[in-house]
Amino acid sequence: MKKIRCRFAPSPTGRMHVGNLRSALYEFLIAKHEGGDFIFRIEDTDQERYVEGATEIIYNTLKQTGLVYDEGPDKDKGYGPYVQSERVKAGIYAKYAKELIDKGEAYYCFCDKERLAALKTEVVEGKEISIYDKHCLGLSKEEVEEKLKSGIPYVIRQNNPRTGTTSFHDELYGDITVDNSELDDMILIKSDGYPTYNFANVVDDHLMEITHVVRGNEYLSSTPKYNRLYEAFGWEIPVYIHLPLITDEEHKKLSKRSGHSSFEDIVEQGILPEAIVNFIALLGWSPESDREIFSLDELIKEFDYRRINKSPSVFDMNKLKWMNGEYIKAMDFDRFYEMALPYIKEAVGGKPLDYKKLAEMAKTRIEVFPDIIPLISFFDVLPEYDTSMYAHKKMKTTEETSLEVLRDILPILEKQEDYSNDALYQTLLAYVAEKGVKNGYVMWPVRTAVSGLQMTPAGATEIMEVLGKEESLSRIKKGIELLENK
RNA sequence: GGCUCCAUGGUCAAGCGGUUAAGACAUCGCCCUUUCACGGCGGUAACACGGGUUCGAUUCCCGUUGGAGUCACCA
Repeated sequence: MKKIRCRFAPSPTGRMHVGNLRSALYEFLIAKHEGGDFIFRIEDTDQERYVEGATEIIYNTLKQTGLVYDEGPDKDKGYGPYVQSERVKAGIYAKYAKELIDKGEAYYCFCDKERLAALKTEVVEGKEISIYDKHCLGLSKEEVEEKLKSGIPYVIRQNNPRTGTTSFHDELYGDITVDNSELDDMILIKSDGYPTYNFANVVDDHLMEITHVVRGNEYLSSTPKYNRLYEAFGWEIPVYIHLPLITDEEHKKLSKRSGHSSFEDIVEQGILPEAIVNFIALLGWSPESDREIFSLDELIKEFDYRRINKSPSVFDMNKLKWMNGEYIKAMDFDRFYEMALPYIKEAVGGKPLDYKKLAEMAKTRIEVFPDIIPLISFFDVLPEYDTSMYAHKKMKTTEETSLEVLRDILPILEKQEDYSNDALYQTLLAYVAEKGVKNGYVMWPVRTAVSGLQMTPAGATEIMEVLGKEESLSRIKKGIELLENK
């Protein structure tokens, strides 16, 4: 059997869209699952949309996600160049376009914008719809020669039949047939001499011997036109695998305004690359088991493209965050500490506290790194709080009992020298035993006083340990004061 | 609007003629707990509708409805 070759062919227009990243991931997995090759090609044929630095973003994203390519612009295995603008310079597309013209499968078109605009017949949802009328196909050889000679701008169009049907087979969607009347004479070569995606993609996929064309569902309706290109050249048609769309909460194609449409957006929200990979692998695909956490290597082992779903899936940030939390919990502490440190420092305003302890507290309680900030910033500044917080039904505390406890405990804590968690805990427990009450009856008011919060990432004594004696006592005194003056 | 695709809980998603219709996120309750979180246990919640085919349809076929994609000198 022939070795599988899949390509990822993004165009450098900005950040890496998650739909795109998922295509890359699936292409990678399909190839690697069968021991095939993953090829990286850059489709920069639109000079208008080219964004400076976008190529670097793509390289970076592939690197961060671990999608290592076997061939690419910097790894030529004999199929290069792997950048389409360089292939334009090499005259590759012009040559093949000429071949189609000679075969009568394509033709020069000299129609200008005005004539094309006049063709637009219908306006649906703000979109103008037109189908080219093959006007220039009627030009005689001499007329074409003359126009070319006089330098009139032209494009090269595919010559599609208007009758009959065209079919293609997709591994997931099965056989799809469309009327040829639906097939527009799409432009192959633009007036600037660059090929369109429609043409360059087919030519390069063939030249690079791509066996499986994996791409988003949005290409489903134009695939018949691509197939006609393969047929016109007499080239072998690749295996098609069209992927279901990823949508936003509104079930629309994921767009910038969702706030999490690109890999970079999501990383900025404090999500780990490996969690993103894991999550999008499961968007539209499921393994045989009901396992959900997978490393990239494990995905390679498990990935059977026949298990890809056909229906679109909503990108659920909620679940991604949960998954990220799982990755954080499973993470090696040192790595977590390193990644969390900037957030910890920001949270406590750079105050010299025990950052390691704070990191420990945060590790099992956050889903994304920025969660750290609201979680521990009370260590820096005691929040304003209402004394009603001292009353807790389950702890059987009221504002009165809390005041009493805090007054009792203050002198004891003032005498205490050892402010380690264990020592403090023992001290408070002794008081609990002496009073014959439940732990919470004492812990609750103390924790409230030193944190000013309903919930904290640590217990009363752990908080005091981090705060230190002076700050702890000051906060307890403040609590007593608030309760006395209410 | 034409064409194409899709249709299991709020979301991801298993199922591929006979099941008490898995599992996960979210949500709710209980337990654990020095509050919260983690963890454990449990609950609520789904086969869009109508026709066929079949002894039997979530599963196969047709239609309806709904949703999406596409209709560029963008990819």
